[in-house]
Amino acid sequence: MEGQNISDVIERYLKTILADSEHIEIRRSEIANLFDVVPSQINYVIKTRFTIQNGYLVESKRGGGGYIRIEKVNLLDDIDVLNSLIKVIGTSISERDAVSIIQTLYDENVVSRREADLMVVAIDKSTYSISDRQLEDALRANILISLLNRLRYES
Amino acid sequence: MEGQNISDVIERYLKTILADSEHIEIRRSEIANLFDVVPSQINYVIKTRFTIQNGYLVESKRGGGGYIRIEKVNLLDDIDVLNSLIKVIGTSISERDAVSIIQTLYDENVVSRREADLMVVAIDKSTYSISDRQLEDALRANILISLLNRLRYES
DNA sequence: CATTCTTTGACTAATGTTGACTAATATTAT
DNA sequence: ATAATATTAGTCAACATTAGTCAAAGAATG
Repeated sequence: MEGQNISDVIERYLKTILADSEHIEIRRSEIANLFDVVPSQINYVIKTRFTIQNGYLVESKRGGGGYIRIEKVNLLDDIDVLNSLIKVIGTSISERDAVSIIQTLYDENVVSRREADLMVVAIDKSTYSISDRQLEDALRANILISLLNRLRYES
Repeated sequence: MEGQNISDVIERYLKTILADSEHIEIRRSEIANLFDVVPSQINYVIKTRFTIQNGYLVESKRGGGGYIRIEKVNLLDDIDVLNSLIKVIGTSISERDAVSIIQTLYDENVVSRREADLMVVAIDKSTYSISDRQLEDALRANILISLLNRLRYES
């Protein structure tokens, strides 16, 4: 049985609301109060249960009038392709390999020509101006994976 | 709902007016009174929400008959839009300002929604996993400038 | 019993609000 | 003209109000 811990309860609460509305906007402390937990527990729930892999997009703002917004997004069909490419990338990738991955995306009609061009720029060695090759490849992997993750869903 | 703080409310108020007129001329104290805030809050709103990155030009005059004038500039009328944006970016840019620039490009139909989304990902703080703020902002400037330069060429 | 998941709270970071002080410009008095 | 005064806006730092991070402690699981 799921739901024996408070994180599961909070998860269900939020997902119930999201079943009706496209998105939900909460005040962290309010939810924390509602379930009598510390505020950072809300972060834990979001981090473990509202990931992009699950089809949720989260954004937030601090300061007065701050909020956490959770949106249910429409996952696309190319997820398998993206997953396998992300696995290939790992934590480090050369510019050459990165370009060929982007080429694959273009060949598979996942991205347009122009989108592919922009992605190539974003992983280009010369734009980083980093001399350390390992750092460069690690950074490129981070950026490329983030880009691929963005392609999982629309709007 | 987004915009629970008074700064957002004032921002919306001013932008609503700017939707009709090319520019708006306000008396700082009047707006401050209207929303029951201290006058310097108006400066805060302008400084954070009506930057050139957002496509707004602000000028003011002190003394009797003083005013603050906000103008919506059409960056695309200028053939050197990209140049001026690149100049604004310089060697370092915050995530907030970078997002503003990309938003402007989208508003002005320079990039599609999807392209803008990908660009935002490419300048997102969380994709870099760098703890050094200065390095982060410098890297972001490099990447954003490269992306803008790529937009010069059509494909 | 080892491992993973959950809970907690101290500390950090981002954003917004306020007011005292400063600076610029215009108006009035001399 | 010049000086004094009034009338605007600008700056900056303190304080307020949110959310994020991280690691340690506790609980559950297999």
